[in-house]
Amino acid sequence: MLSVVLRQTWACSITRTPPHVRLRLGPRHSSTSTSGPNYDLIQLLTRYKAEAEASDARNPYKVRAYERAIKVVAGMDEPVRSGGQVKRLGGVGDRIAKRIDAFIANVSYVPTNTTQKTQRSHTSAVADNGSDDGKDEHKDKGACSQYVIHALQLVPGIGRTRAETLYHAGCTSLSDLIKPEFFDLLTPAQQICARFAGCMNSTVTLEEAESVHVALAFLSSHATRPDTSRRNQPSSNDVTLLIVHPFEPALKPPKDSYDSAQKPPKPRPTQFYAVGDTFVHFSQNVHNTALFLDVVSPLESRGLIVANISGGPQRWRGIVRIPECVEGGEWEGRAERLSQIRDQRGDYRRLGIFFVPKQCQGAARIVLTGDIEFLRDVNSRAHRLGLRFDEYGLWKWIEGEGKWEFLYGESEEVIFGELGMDYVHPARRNFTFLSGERPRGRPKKNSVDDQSTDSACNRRSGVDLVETAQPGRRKRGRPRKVPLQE
DNA sequence: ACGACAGCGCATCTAA
DNA sequence: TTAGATGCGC
DNA sequence: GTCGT
Repeated sequence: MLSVVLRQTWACSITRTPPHVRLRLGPRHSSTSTSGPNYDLIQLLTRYKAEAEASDARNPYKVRAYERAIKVVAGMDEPVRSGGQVKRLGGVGDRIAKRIDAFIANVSYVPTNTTQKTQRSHTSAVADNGSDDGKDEHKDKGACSQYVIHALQLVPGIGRTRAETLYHAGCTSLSDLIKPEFFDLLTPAQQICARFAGCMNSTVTLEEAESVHVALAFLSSHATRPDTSRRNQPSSNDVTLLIVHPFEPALKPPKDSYDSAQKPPKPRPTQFYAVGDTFVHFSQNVHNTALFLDVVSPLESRGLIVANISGGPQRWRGIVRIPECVEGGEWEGRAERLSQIRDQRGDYRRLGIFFVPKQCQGAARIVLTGDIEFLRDVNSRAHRLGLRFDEYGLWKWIEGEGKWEFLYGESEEVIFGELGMDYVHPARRNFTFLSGERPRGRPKKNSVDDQSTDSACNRRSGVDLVETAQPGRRKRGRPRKVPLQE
């Protein structure tokens, strides 16, 4: 079974775009962040968030706190009247509530906590066009560095660390990346992405993902069956494929020990993985995985995959060229694709392929389609039930033997059910889906109503999602290597 | 007041 | 060589 | 920054 998963990445975060090129985030079903009743406040919080990100002693949780606050505010359908009002919704605490009050009172906020901060000049914090005057003067350099560092991180595989390294080495733009002095600072995987950065820096559309999906449908002839299910995430940087394979490898239990005991020190054991049904150390045979032989390699020879970024037994990453239609509505043929690739023409995207065993497909879908807030919630529910949830499924801690026992991972519905949740439609598993309804902040102390709201919606959407329910027959045994005919 | 805030795959480095 | 540790990205 | 202990 093969499905295309469009994953939400943080590319949608407002602050990743410098103000002067800020784009709308695309259609929303009700007014919120970009035009809603609290637009200005959200802008302000967004600035605070950017500030927190830029801070040298960066605290990621602080950034997250602002994200939460933004989310909560964006979810409100009337103008915020006080910080306390927001605070009551959960996820927002004293500090941000005070900032909101200051915003409403139209005065500059003075952090209670002694330290730092160039005070905002006395111009109103509202400044609806968002220029923060005085600050910019001496923060100019910082702002610029942040801009560059953000931009560099748009290249998949380049994270904050490498972006900063590059910046400090003097790299000031994406196009600089291919200059030898900077190119050499990249890992091989990053170099590949950098090479394609020019033709893959826009977001993936559903159509593109669909093209890839269609083009890959031939795989159904052996290893997989096509599955048109697709998560309709609004935007993403990657195309992600999930392929359900017929093997039944021994699953690796969660590595950390006992559950609720709150101090599970967790050294990471070395990496072993299953080839067929035997475990080998990761450093051998990386190209002998079924994933590589049966999926990646064929796709390469057919002019779809054009480069490898990383590869293992359960995940592969690389670059795919989006297949195109020629006139007449036909897909371009293999020869055409190969020649396009030779000339570096066409659109390229990073592609991730996840190769998951059948009994884990539901869990894998949840992990691949949920945004981190959603997954955090799922995880904490599992934890409260004395369970563990990961990409394989649900695990139960066996006290006597001191290990995790695999419970179940095949169907999303059942997993949600076990966790006491109603089915959550994939489209609702990400935080861009936050307008309209109620705020979806971190589950509050006892957010009973949160749940009920969810159930109401999900009952509706759950119905048409039979897709995961039809197992269908699949081929048995190890798929043959590259038997494809076009 | 203080610690947690997720956890893991793959690449690469280090040491035996 | 390779088991184990660490870095990095997600 | 926020939350729970």
